[in-house]
Amino acid sequence: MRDVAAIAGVGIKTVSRVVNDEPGVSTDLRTRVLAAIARLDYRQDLNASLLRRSERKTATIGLVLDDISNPFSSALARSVEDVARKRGVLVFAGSCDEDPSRERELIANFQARRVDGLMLAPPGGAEHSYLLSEVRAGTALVFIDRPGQFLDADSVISDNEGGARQAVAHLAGVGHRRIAFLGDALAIHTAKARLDGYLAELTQRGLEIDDEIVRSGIRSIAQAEAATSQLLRLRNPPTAIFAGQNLLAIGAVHALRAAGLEHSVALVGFDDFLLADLLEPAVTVIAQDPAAIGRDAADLLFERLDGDRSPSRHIVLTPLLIVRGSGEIPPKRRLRRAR
Amino acid sequence: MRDVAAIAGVGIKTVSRVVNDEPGVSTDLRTRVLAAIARLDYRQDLNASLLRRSERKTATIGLVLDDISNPFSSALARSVEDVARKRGVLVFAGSCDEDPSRERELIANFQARRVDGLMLAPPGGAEHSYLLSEVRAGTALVFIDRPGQFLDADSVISDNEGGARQAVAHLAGVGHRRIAFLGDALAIHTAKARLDGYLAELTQRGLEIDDEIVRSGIRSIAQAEAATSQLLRLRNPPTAIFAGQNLLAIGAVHALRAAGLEHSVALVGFDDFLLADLLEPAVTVIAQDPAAIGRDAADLLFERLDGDRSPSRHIVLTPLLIVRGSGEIPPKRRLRRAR
DNA sequence: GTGCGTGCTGACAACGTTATCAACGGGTCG
DNA sequence: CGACCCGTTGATAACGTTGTCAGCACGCAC
Repeated sequence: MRDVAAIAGVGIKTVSRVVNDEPGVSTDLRTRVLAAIARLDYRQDLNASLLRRSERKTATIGLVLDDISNPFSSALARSVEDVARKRGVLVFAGSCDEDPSRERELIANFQARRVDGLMLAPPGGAEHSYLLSEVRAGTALVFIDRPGQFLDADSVISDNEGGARQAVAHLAGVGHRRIAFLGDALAIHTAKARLDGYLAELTQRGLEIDDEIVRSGIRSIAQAEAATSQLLRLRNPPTAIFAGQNLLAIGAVHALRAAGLEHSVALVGFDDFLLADLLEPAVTVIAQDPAAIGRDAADLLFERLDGDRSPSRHIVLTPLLIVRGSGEIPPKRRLRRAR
Repeated sequence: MRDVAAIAGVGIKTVSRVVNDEPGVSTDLRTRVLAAIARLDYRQDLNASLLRRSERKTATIGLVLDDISNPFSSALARSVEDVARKRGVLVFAGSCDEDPSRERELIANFQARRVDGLMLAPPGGAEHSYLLSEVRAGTALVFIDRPGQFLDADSVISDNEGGARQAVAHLAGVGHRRIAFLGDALAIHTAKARLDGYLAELTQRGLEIDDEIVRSGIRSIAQAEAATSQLLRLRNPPTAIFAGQNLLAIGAVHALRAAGLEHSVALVGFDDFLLADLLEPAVTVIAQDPAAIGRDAADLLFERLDGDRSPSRHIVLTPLLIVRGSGEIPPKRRLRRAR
């Protein structure tokens, strides 16, 4: 910048004014400065600029996801990026793999760079009171997909319990009375909420809850496949399966195929996934809208950054049942007789 | 920092030393400083710190992808993040949607934040001589998935032409002589390379090239489906299809299903995708390894940042044929007779 | 002619940090 | 006993930028 000023024969402040498009620079000087900038290929150092500016904003936000390579997460990240881009804000993205210590590490790194806002999909077991001082200090914070623990902040999440109830209600409506549950670790809020919805709907309908066919803590496609195979080998196997997450539904499909039961045992998944419609049978799902979650959360975040100080808001998105076939398979007679 | 120094009753330089774990601070003072830091909940401002430091590094890199929500891109982003995390480096991720102006906008934003390095999957039609001054100024640069234009820099890409040849060779090996091609816009380097491979392999085998069944510029699942439907309705339809990208293969599957021809017309896709193995028939693909691309590229980038000034390196990864069924469907007798 | 407003301009301090270097105290060696 | 060295310590400048403010030139009203 000093060099630019020297070449243009002006003071550095005038260069600053030109760079920031401030008024009050004569056309003559402006032209000379622009020429010097072009000649030296000068680029403003935004970090230094923001350091000095009065309202200390870095025009960056931090996004903590479970795993950016998961389709749900990456769709969400994309919609956040789109909202941020419109405001010239850049996004730091990080994956924490359900590990609370990684969450803290990432957030510490974000804070060290003085991000203006944080969007956080908290891993299971995380606890967020440590963020209180940051929030007080002015960092905007929105929880996405899952609520925060011990900290009141904006959030955008799906109605996981309601979605699970929809799934169970749909299967029960087809005639199923013995519906298995596959879920992720219960420390993860969404997994717990979906289990709760499953149990609540069974209870309301007066259906028996059998711990033998309620499986939690399943963390991968392979584990879901193994758990499903076990379920199918039970003396009194379920006639339907509710898989509480996209990867688990895929694992269940694998197991059903292997057992040749994909047209005999009903399946409803939580989260839509690409190609669910092309499987045989096509997979009925409770679909969330990850792009909408990201968009709403980013909108909320930027409203806070624009000065909104109203009480925290909690947006709840209703997931949508998509009927495709696998969830409409009726219970087998053989199995009904077996009761 | 001044406050911390005041409370601990030391100079700010001593606080700086403690924060950066520099040697030469007595245990007594160190304890007092740490106590003051804890009391004030002080956090170092990395931007200010890096501004002053001698080797001007921001410990951030910029990653430009086509679309982070594409599974290929997000897997790549994840592996880049993992390498970066080990070095305490944060990743700015951005999607440019095959738009060169967005590429430049993103990179300008990254540069303004003084990222240490850039990883770039260039959109079709982009031109990179404008990056020369940045590279000269010390910014590390690696092209991923696609080479840069008019700029010599490190790159990590798959052997797209070879992969396409493998696909065609595989189909020809099963007996196909009339193989259609579906590809993305030719401005995109990978799409062009795959078409070249397709044409080269056909030529080498003495198979006829029929423009009627060579379709480029296909940009979505829906367009791929429409194009495939058209191909199938030709008077002399292809007996096999080579789809030059994951989304295009999925579109082709849709069309084949709709026509009831999924067990009659062979299909090989480029890029593996989740559930390809569960479709009926399962889809044979030429699989790239996006995680390996990201990892190798990040390794390369960090070696440059560590001072490697050797001539630019170009890593080429060989894609892998995964045989699953759809690519092994033999040509129909009916069609053979039709010749 | 004087006073005053207005539009431009740049010198200087400051943002939060680290690099440089001088100063201090205490020990060792000749 | 003095010279010297070494481990600590903090005052100060500097990183690249913007906020503040004073100064200058000009034009206009009285």
